[in-house]
Amino acid sequence: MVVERDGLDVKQLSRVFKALSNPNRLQIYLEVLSHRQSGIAAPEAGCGIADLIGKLSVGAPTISHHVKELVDAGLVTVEKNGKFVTCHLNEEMQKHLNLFFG
Amino acid sequence: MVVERDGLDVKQLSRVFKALSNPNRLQIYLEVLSHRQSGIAAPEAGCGIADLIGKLSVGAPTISHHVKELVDAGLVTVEKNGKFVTCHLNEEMQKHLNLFFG
DNA sequence: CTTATAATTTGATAGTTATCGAAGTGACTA
DNA sequence: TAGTCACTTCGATAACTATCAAATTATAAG
Repeated sequence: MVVERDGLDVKQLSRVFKALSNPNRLQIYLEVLSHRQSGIAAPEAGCGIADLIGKLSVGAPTISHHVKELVDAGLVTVEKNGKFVTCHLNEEMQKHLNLFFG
Repeated sequence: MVVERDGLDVKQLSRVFKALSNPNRLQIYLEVLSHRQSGIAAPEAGCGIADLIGKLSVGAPTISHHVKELVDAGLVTVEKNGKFVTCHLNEEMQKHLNLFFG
């Protein structure tokens, strides 16, 4: 029975997919993905929480909750700058997923 | 705002990920994936329900339920042969996912 | 026709999740 | 220091999900 693939076990992998299974959360992930920049992760390269609150039609607490889930799943990371929080893609996880599909 | 990617809209895509978000269901998908065969879909190329029941530690009704979810999400197809049911990968969806990641 | 086998459907239940409003925290600003 | 801003945590709730046992369907075999 298959229990591991491309450096991720089934449990971890299902957690990643669960994180992407909610439309609003997937949307957040896609926004973060679209802010991705090659090279080093410059502060302005990320996706701000305020942007997300503006773009999705759910309240701030829900956005906060969803971002946490994406972080817990290993898909994104957050960077705090004073009052502000910026989301970045976790490139390591991205590599795993590229291997899994493709 | 991103609402579509690689031929799948966010709603469809989230349905795919939801289907893969349960460890047992992901396991089923991986089994079907491992039975994939290049060329035409020969009957013996698929993954039988009985195999799945043997490999996972959940009952037949649950397997049946999970397979249905995978079919509804467009990830696999089923082929009936008398009493038996065989699962195949939906290559069309696979192509979409290859584009999405990768 | 009767029995056995493969899989599905039904009905129930315990557990999980998405979302909200309200309250809380930490950081900048007047 | 008082107030505001950006975000998070808490507590509640309605909706959904995974799983099971029992009943059902459909096919095959004797």
